[in-house]
Amino acid sequence: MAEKKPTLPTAYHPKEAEEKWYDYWLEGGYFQAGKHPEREPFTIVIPPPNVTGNLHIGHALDNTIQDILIRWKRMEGFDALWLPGMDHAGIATQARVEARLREEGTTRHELGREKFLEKVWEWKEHYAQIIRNQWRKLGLSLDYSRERFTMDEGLSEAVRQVFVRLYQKGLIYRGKYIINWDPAAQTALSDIEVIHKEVEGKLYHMLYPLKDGSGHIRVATTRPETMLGDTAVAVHPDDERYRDLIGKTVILPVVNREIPIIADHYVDPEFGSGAVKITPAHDPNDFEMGLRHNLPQILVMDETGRMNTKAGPYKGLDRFKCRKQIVKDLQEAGVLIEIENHTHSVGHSERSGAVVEPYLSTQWFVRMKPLAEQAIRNAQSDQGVKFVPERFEKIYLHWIENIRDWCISRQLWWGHRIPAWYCEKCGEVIVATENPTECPKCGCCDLKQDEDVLDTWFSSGLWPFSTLGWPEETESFKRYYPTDVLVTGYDIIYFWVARMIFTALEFTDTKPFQDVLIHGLVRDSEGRKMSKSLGNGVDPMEVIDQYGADAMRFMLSTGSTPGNDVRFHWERVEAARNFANKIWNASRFALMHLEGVKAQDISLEGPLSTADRWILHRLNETVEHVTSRLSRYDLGDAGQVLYHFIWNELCDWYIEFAKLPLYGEDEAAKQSTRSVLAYVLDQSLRLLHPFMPFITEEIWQHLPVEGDSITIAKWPSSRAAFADSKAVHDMEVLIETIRSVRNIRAEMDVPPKKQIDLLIRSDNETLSAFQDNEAAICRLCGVNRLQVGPSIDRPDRSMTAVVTGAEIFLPLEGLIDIDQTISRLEGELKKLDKEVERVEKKLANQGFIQKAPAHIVDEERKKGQEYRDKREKVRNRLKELKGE
RNA sequence: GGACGGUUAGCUCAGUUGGGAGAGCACCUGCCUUACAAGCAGGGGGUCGCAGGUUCGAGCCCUGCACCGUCCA
Repeated sequence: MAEKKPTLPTAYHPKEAEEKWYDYWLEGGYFQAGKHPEREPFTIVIPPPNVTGNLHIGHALDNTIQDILIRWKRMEGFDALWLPGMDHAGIATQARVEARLREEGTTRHELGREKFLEKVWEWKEHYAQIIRNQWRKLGLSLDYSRERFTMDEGLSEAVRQVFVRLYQKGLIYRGKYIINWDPAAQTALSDIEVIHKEVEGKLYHMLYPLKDGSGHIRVATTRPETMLGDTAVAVHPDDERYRDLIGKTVILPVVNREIPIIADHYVDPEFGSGAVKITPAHDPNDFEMGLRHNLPQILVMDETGRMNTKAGPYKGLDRFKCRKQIVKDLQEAGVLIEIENHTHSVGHSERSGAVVEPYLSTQWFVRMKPLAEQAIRNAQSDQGVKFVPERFEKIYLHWIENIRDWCISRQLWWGHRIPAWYCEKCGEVIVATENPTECPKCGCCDLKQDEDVLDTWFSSGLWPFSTLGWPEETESFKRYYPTDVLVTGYDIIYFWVARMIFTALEFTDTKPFQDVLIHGLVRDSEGRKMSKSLGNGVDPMEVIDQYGADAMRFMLSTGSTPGNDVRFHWERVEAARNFANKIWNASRFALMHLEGVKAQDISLEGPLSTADRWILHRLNETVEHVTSRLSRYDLGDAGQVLYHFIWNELCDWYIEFAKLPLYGEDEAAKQSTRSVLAYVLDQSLRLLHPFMPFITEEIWQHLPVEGDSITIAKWPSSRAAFADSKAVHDMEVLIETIRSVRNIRAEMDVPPKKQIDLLIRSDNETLSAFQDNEAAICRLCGVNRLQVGPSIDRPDRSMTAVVTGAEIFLPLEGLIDIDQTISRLEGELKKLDKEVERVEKKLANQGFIQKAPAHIVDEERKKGQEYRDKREKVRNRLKELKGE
């Protein structure tokens, strides 16, 4: 039990509170799942951040959303598990470590595989610690006892199992195909790791001479250097222009190789000259055509993107330098006859940014069709994963419906080694979960494991179940799987979400999560994507340092709607910080008046004031509203409703009303006000806790409440006894009245401290609201003499205003400005005329009366009556004023 | 080329079965009022991108168009 102090210091210091309470939570073990086996589990697995470096503001958004959900569910009484972990991030991490090595004047090849991996593991440990510390700063309620890493022993075992089972099922194969090659990272990539960008390039038109000397055939290409690997020229079989040339031979310029002219339906006669050069080793379409026509595949580049020996005189040149050189040479030879500007799409590596080279290479692939079909069937059934917002399901489905085989081997060292071995003697391929010692075919013991590792996403695709112990049928797996909700950005739906779904369906026979909550990106204040090159990134740690974690969390979570991007504005963080401070000061006020009050002293039974009953009613509605919005993942709306309730209702009105009894002499009233204040504050803090965990704990620990921590306090529920429509009506009238008086005072330049008289003539219905709250009205309007009654006479020379159910008079001797009063009332009259006209027009419409729902019509009638009443009073006042 | 998202107050954005246009920030005026100047009180500000349609009634539903953005090919 934390020590409970009666009062708070005058200013809120986020840093101290954050450190203190995070330690307290960890010591109390509040984030550890499994302590209450009788409770229903609720599970989220964190999208594992890469161990490449620090968390960015996008992680802060993603993690805050999850923390809000998990803290809410924990308070609702679930056995809440939020499982932390990190991703080894093959290419990215290896690239970072290699860059470090370069600075140190060495390379991974000099170090050797084993030594290099030791370095990477050191790197990983270093950054894992940084990331854990950042999670702590964000206030995340993660169960650290279950932290996982994609290259843990258990997760690696899962990877092997999946690989082997897919292989045995014929869903993994090895073969020589055109893949996307990243010459900078020197590895193969999958299709989605290639970013297509529109680039202004050139289209080069060349003439290939016919061997028989009868002329030329014209071809065009954007990559002239690939001509060195051409093994044919293709035309459409029905193309009249070239019919006679099919079967003839052309001489490939520069290299002087003879290649055939072939016919293939794939060629588009409309594009360019209608004849295309075919390079089977450097273009996916040419590759397919090459297979159909048995063409040789000539690879003219090496892994670094430089021309190889097959490129003859260009050997050793970088591909782009070679392009320049070959263009020059071809021009001189008169072969290159035209260079046209041409905008086309060029693939770039998602990681290194290098231009991706379509490249013939032997790689491992996952056969996607059967897996995709399973996923599509699941999506079409009522067992499908629910996407929030829904539209992302279409995006996911479209991708999975058009999916191609997945290249999973990477020419890296950092990652899961492919569990395949090759027999040096007979060439047999052995795929196994356990390292084999001899070849099952020939018995030879000289086996060599595949050098390559798997795509990082191959292991992250197993994350929801591998982290819970799969393939073992562990207790955790049985209890917490499938998980409840996955929270992630729309940018990794294909990379990650889709892959988790189809692997889960294949290996666990169920979807990996019930719901997927998709959020957008955090952009800079101008809407640009944050990037290192622009230098417009915002470091979440800096935000926390300046404004506190609660402020940042509140800003991020309430600033967006599901699926949409959020712009980062420092002013909005500041506004959130101000909100925290508002709560802080309201709580200071409350605690000043709660000295000596204990939890058991709190009773809501006593006679309650209008304001008491009103705030309890509003609390009820707020509880319902916040809870229902959270359950729909509408965190932004939930947060804003809370903001409004706490600031504009609890602070602006309730506390102001409460000051009267709290500073007064009536002990009974004082006691009940204290109880209501303590209760409403306690409940409000609970509702706010998922959004602002630190400040709510700090304050809550000072309140007269039972319990060790707000993190495990019970989530509020609405109480039927608090429903009180009379209190709502009365309070609305009081607020309207007080505002009217303040408004007149401001308009008449009555000094704030000057006490004035006020008379209220009220209908019987509303009379009690005024009578019961005379002291409050006086206090909040600066009134020293107040008269309330059904038949109050209007004093001469007084300002007047009309409110719902009442007329108010302010005798302001010496201050009266008749003209100003008249113009104000005339403005009011104009507004009311418009309203009455609008309502009457609506009610005169037979269509509306007949077709609109009865309660809507009734409401309109009621409104119309109110407007007419009010208008009548305004008219009378004006008549009197003008008659004077 | 296909699909999706956006267009609402000066700025950033809410607006959920279609039923009297909202918030925060910014702006103007007055206040150190015994929780809070990171505050309090009062105030101004919008033909909801354009054009049609459905409906008693459209910011919301339908069609077309314009501009901005994203994804896919």
